[in-house]
Amino acid sequence: MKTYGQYCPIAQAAEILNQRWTLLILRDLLYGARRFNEIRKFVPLMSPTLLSRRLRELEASGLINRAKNKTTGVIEYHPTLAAAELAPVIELLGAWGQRWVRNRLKEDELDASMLMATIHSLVDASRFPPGRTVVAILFTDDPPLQKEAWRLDQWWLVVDGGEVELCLRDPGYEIDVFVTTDLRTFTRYYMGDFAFRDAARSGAIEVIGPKPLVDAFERWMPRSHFGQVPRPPEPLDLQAVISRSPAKIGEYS
Amino acid sequence: MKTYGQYCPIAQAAEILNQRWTLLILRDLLYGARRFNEIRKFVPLMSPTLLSRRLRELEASGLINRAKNKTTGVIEYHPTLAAAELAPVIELLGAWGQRWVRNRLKEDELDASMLMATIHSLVDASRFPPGRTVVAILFTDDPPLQKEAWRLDQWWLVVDGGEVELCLRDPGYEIDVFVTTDLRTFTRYYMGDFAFRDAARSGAIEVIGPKPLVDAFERWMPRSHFGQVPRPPEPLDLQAVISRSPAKIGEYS
DNA sequence: CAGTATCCGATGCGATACTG
DNA sequence: CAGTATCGCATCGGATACTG
Repeated sequence: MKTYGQYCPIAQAAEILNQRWTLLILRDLLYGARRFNEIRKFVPLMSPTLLSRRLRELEASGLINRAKNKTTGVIEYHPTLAAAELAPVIELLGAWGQRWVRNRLKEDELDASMLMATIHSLVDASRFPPGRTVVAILFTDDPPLQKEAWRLDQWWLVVDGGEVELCLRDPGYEIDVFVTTDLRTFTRYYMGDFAFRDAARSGAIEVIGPKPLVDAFERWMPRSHFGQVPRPPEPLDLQAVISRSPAKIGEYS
Repeated sequence: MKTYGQYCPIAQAAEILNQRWTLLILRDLLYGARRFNEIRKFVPLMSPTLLSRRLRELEASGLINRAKNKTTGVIEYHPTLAAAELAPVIELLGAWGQRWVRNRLKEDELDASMLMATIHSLVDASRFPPGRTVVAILFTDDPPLQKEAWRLDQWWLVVDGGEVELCLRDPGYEIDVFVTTDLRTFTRYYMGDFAFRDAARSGAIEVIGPKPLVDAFERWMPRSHFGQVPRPPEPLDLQAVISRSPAKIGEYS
């Protein structure tokens, strides 16, 4: 890795953060990921070798601490205060990307697995009624979504006792809510590019189930928090973005 | 350039900005650079081929516009509104680098030419008395600073009629202010790591000349504006950093 | 589960020279 | 001044397989 040979702190920061995948690893740590394979879930296209190397580099740069959990004996990576202070930068960067980067949602880049994994990680069990709730999601794309032998057009979200599970095979429970849509629509819903009300009215999304759950769809079916970022030419409220930063300074070592 | 294959706007933004040199080019544009060779001065280690390519990429991404100046006929690169909105992000990134990146000022990375070029670009002629002012800077490093046949231990700043010139050879004018120091000290002064008062008291910097100019040294001898960023553990005032962003939205196309 | 070892191919990027 | 053309190497990182 060559340096920029500059004193400028912007250049110095960039030398660390411009490394491929590094910013995404930090994002995941700041969103709460702690373990190796936990991080991997959010950077599935990254090889484990490289993730391992990046983690060591980040440790050397003072951005994370590697430690064995005293109780579980498991190895965990903890962001340091230096990393925590990157949270507003990363958040602002994401808001900028949401506003200005236009190459999103090219058809051939839609990816049901990635989308569902993201949604799974964001589901808030406390927004569901007590007991078990099963949500079935059916993608109507034609040709049907699949990857090799796997069909990717049927998914089940099982919310039970504060736990959330994502399944590709029918878990066998009675289904409470049926969601029928296509991948593009659902991705746009997630990204904040398509309001649920509009999508439902046009028939692009169909949700069937108990009225309270259907009515509250947007409350429990997660969306990217960047969906709230106004698109140009509306002005961006910097303070609002920053104060939404996920990392709470104080939990860090 | 491979993508990250993610919807996350952070990843999308990173795909553009993580490109080597790209962030520094944007920094220079947001600081006011407009012409090819003007930008080059701030990224001297970058090959012109690569700069050319990056500029085209930035144009394709909608971050800059390339246009021929109607009056001068010269080609200029103008940041767009999208680029202008990156200013707070870049500024925050720089503040973070100033606070947390510790590999600065390694002896073998000190570079008189880079430092003097930066200072030259930051000198504000309006802070000098009317007429011509000549500042001589003498580096006392041992062995003497030099690069190949060039000696880099004597510099002249000539401020005259709103223009500022930097010379490596005696311009022949009468010298108003003599600054004697060593490269490490002067770099630390520039970076905000060494207050002028302390440096002068310890003898690390000696300034000789008319009392008004000597007393006002810190007012006319530029320093990195990141020098004001508090070091940890003092808390960082995000709003102060952001509101200091160089780019004024509105000048952009 | 949490990584390492090894290999190898693409390509990013630097160096140099050249041009309207 | 404002770039382009060409070359070639280093290295980054992806793929695959393996391990305590």
